[in-house]
Amino acid sequence: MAKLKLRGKDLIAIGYPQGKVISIAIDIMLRHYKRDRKDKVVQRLKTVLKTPEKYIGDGIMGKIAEELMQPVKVEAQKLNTQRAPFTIFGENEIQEEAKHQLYTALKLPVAKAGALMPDGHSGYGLPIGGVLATENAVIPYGVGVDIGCRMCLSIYDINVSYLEGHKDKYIQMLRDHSKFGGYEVHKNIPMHEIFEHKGFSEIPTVKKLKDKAFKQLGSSGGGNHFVEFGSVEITDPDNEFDIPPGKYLGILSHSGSRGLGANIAKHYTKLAMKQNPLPQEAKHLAWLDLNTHDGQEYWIAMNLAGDYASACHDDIHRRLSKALGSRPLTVIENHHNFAWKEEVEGKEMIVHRKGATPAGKNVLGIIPGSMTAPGFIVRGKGNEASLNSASHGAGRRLSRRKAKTMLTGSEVKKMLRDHGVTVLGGGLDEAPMAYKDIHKVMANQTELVEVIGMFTPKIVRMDKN
DNA sequence: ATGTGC
Repeated sequence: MAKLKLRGKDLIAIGYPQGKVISIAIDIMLRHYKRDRKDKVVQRLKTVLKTPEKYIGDGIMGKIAEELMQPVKVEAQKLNTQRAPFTIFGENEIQEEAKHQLYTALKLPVAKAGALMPDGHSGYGLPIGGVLATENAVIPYGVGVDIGCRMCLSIYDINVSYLEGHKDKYIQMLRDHSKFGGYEVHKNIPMHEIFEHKGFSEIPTVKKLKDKAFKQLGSSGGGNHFVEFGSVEITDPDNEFDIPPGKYLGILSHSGSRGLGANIAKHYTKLAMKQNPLPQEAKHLAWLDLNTHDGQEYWIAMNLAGDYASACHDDIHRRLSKALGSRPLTVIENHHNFAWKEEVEGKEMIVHRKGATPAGKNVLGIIPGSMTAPGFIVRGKGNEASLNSASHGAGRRLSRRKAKTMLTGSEVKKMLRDHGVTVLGGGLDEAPMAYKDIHKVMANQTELVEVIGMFTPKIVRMDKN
């Protein structure tokens, strides 16, 4: 009988990865099966390749299996030495660390342009307030962990004095219709078109999260998420809502895609870091090529998480509207942790905004201040240097840890009392003093947005510390 | 941000 002739190209032909596993496999097969028919040997190798985990510990095939299960070593990509063009707004108010995080991102081979908003501060990967345009690549941590996190404001034709006069009633409404960090807001599985989204049926990773998404619909998260009643003042007589200037009752909410988005972010950033390793300082900025299967999948999953975040706000506002017995005059909503396909300098790019509000020409948005400072309803000016963006809030002045050690409960209580604000839940890390002066931040972005109105919080509900 | 930990 003829001796087995097994070559590297035979293994590559059935899908073996280039590398030392090929010589190891040939060596083992020749040693143990040199009198067998080639097609039978190849079939054995195929089976091991398909399910190597079943052959771990096998006397003959174990070593091949082990080698197949070793992570493939991919050479780390180099960063460019030159930074892509960028603009920083309100530079004097931004800590160096956040700027350096942007500089690192601007050296990615896929980076084409960037910007940093005046509320910028350091984050994980791209800084908070960071905007980055890339070509045909999406960076999961350029979007952030809380995919699709957003603001939503409903404006009601209800006199704000009514809120002052019936405070307990409004407090109870927030207690009944907002849920923080929680599960099962609804007794039965909620009906919402979001659950028809193809991502839930087509992407295995997302499919596994559907039950969690059901249970968390209409809930808010922790940290800086909130649902609040407040006073809206419309100042622009030419506003697009046809609302006469004046004061109105408003409900403002801030939250994102809960466990669904967090798990999507975690899964795809892990994939990106494995497939596209980067030098240490940039490793969290690993991207997925949009022409790959995983890149396409992330794009669908990210959009689903964004729609889910929107559905959560919709659910909260709908229940509160019902409790109020009123319909909103208008609803304004914008997300600030996302990636969009947008035209930059005449070319389609992937624009990541991580804690930055879209501010294209005439695009509406909400920029909150703090519990004791107003937030602003804004209209974008379409500033190109900002990549059509603006800040997403006042930005942190104190890190969570610093706020907890430097601030005291009594001074925070006093400040809230002085401003006539009631807060349910929350901790020192969300105290007004932990945030920058929103007026200064707004002054640093007059080229980016114009103000249509303001929102002043009156009753705020947050997660229990 | 996260039923919160490589």
